[in-house]
Amino acid sequence: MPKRADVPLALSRSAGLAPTEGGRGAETRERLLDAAERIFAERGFEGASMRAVTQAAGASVSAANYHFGSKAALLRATLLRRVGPLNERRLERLDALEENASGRPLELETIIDAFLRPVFEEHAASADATARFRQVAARIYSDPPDVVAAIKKELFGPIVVRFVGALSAALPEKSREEIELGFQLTVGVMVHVISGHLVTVPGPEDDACECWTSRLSNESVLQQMIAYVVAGLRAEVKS
Amino acid sequence: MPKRADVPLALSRSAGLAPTEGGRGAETRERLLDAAERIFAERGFEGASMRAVTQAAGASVSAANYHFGSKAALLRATLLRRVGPLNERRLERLDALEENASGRPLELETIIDAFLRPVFEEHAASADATARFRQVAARIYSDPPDVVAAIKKELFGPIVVRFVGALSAALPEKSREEIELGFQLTVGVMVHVISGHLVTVPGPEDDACECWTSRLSNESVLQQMIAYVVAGLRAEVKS
DNA sequence: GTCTATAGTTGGATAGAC
DNA sequence: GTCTATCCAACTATAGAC
Repeated sequence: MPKRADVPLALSRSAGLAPTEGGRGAETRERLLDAAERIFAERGFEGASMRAVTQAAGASVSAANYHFGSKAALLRATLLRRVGPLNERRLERLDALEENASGRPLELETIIDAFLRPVFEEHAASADATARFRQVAARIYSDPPDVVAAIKKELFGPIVVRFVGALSAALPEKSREEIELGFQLTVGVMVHVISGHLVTVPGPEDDACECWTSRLSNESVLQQMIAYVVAGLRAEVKS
Repeated sequence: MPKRADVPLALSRSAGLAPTEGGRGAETRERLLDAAERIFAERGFEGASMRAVTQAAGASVSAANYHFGSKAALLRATLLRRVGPLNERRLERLDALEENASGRPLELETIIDAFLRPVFEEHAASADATARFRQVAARIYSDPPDVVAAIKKELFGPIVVRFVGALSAALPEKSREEIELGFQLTVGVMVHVISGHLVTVPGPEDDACECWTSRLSNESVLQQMIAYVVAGLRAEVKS
């Protein structure tokens, strides 16, 4: 009789990977991950129920627990599927930049581009799916619970180290503390945009237009974000 | 037998105000709001339970439902208690600025200061209490559920209109779309900072130092935020 | 691998005594 | 106004058939 709060990150298998790699079960597993992505995005971790997820996936609760072992592990797998490749691309870009520069400090714009662009590029597979993933990711940034804190640290820790280091080198006149705070603010910008839950800007005359994101191309939003963030990082605090 | 999802914002009384204004019940009501602030901050809306809240307040679930009528209404009251004064201060400052300027466009720094400073000033009452309120507020920014969306719109709609207008006047060369996106990014910066759930920046040699917020004074964080945001809003997107 | 069935908790909300 | 007691729906997780 294990209580709920006692098993924060129990995984069904050793490393949270699929028990079946290529079998027929892999298909159900994938459907479960897709559904989980959607439900977690819509309702958050606590708000989502295994029943809702499995029902949306056309599977049973037991199937989900067979594949993942627990609700927390399902969230972890859901994030891992996307964050892994995403962070790889970020690091690839940063590595390539540093190789090209051969010792010289990098252009700030290019560092930020390497950090932000992969998030907006994911479109390759399915626009909807990646929008949902972004919402889940955004949520875990602001979800404090223990479960989520551990996952967050695991997934984003290494990225943070690398990029803070690169920013430090590109802005040598700034103190470590200024760099770190600046990076935090930059993450804030990114999280809020990908969350998709933007502040409603009521029109001057009439109704609220919630989703202006749809009116702007990804590329133009990204360009403005980069300009905003780069200027912000460069800004001097007035004496 | 009302179902849970059917009563998104049912309030016990007409406008969510206390049924007792000065009686002995007001004290319990206040204790409940304090406890709710803490529990909602720690676990989010879905993660918090009425039982946890009322237990922390030393009251019964029935008492909470007597005073507020539902969990959603309790959240609303919790936010309203702080957001009301907060937004009043924001508008007072903006009004004062506009009066002083008598027609001339405002300095961008002063607009942003009027928007951000009240959030960091709340300290007056209790540092802990206001830190917790900030977390609750930050959460509702990224909590999509219906309940929260309605509250968000109600509380922050008017503020958004006023400040976007002021920014437009201060940055006449920018299009409305640029202003709105810039404002969204600014909100992202604010939300992420007040959420307190910042990205962990592991030290170069050793362990993670989660809460650098405690190492920096509020005023210095605020100053750097203002510099960052102002520079970001001014930034030109490179052709 | 996937299901049905169920165990064992916990959830929000209400009834009615005081 | 506040409590105890209670209702019943929903939850996570597991057992065991297939």
